[in-house]
Amino acid sequence: MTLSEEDYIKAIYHLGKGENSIVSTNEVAEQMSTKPSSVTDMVKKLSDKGVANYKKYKGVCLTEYGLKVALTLVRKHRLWEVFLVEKLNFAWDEVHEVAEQLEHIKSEKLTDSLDKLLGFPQVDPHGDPIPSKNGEFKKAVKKLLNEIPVGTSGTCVGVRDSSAPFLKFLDKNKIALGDTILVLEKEEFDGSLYIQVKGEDIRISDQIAANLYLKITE
Amino acid sequence: MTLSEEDYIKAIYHLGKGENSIVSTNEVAEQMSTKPSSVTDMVKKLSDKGVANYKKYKGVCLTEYGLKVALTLVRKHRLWEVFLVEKLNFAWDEVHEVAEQLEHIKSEKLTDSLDKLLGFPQVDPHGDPIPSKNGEFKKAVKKLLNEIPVGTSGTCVGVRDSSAPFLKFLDKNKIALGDTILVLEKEEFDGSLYIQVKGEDIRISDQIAANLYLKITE
DNA sequence: ACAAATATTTAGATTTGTCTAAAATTTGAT
DNA sequence: ATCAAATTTTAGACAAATCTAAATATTTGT
Ligand SMILES: [Mn+2]
Ligand SMILES: [Mn+2]
Ligand SMILES: [Mn+2]
Ligand SMILES: [Mn+2]
Repeated sequence: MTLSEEDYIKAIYHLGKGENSIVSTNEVAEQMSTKPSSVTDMVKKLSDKGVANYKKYKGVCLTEYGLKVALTLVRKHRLWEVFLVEKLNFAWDEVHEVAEQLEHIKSEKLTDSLDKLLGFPQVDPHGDPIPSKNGEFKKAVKKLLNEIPVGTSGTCVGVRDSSAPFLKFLDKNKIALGDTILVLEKEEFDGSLYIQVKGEDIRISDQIAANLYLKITE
Repeated sequence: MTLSEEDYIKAIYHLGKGENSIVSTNEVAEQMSTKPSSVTDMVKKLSDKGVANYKKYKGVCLTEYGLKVALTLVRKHRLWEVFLVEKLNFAWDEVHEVAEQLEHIKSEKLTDSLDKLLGFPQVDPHGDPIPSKNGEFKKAVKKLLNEIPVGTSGTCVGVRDSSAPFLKFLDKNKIALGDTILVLEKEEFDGSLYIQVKGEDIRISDQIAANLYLKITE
């Protein structure tokens, strides 16, 4: 599998939301910042290789084998992210670009040794679950902060957007994975929230709340 | 710089024996297992990019900038080799292929953090020196075992051939970097040596002796 | 149901890196 | 100094991955 093929496989996987549903040419093109025509060419090739199922004009999804490849890539990506944060003291907004390269390194022994060195972590620095060697992982039970009723509290377990600007915003506002957040008040007009984090009461916009996952603590 | 360009730069560097001497098209082709015509195409491109100096029919060498690029690649390659051995318990004959991939990862912060994590090592698992961030490194004063006079002893500091078969042979015969070796006797007929390592007297062929570097102790 | 808008594919071109076969140059043995 | 052998370059082809522009198919709104 070439680096480029691998990136397409990952894109199809992620757009399929872990359900391996059918995704459109345009969605893939958007996700990968390429043109739809390039996607058509590539998914034909992936189909020929037995990695994807592609029907002209109908869309594409991964085969069972393709799904295994995707999970291996996701596993490697997230393990490297943990490595960068835990062992090399990278900030959580600095790891994605490098992991995007490291995920393509071909060595099963390397991946598994890394897993062991890191103590078999279950989640990456953004709260996303890490597939095990045989491709299993538990889908986290988590809800977006903006969908949580007023008065409820939960533990911050992940982010939907893991772009540097968003992660930096969280750092600046002292919101980190593992923190407990209580929803104090919701503004009807713009959907903004008044929340309590580490004793402090702060206001956050709907866009922020729509990108932060909580696990409800009953 | 693409992955392919980087591998050519490294090849030219290594064939230049650290002296940055002029190397021929055929030498590069041999080293990289490609065809001379492919090398011609590539060195033209490297020349256009200001990385190499190429004169038709005369050969190629690196520019000052090209040399810097080469040293960065060598630095990354050897740091990753140390990482694999020290942190992931790879054997010294298993690291080359993986380091060949890892050396192309682009992140200065990654390289320097890795260097720090490893405690700024001076040599890789094969005894080869690791260039510092600014491209400096001491050329080891070392001699091949088959060029050392009878009666002399030295410390094993490196290997010339770092292929798996040779490294495995050394493991099997309990010869490791750091060991003291005393040359007891040299056979005129085939150049084989009788040596003392860790109290044991063993016989090794000329081919073996021609690939093991010692630093003379005294 | 059908036209307009949108999505998707095809056709043809480009870049990168490689190859084979043929031509040109250099080397080195007499 | 000559010329055959070895080396190196050129010419032309190909596969991978991408793009633009044009053609085709699907979806949507009335
Ligand atoms: Mn990637
Ligand atoms: Mn992540
Ligand atoms: Mn390499
Ligand atoms: Mn090495």
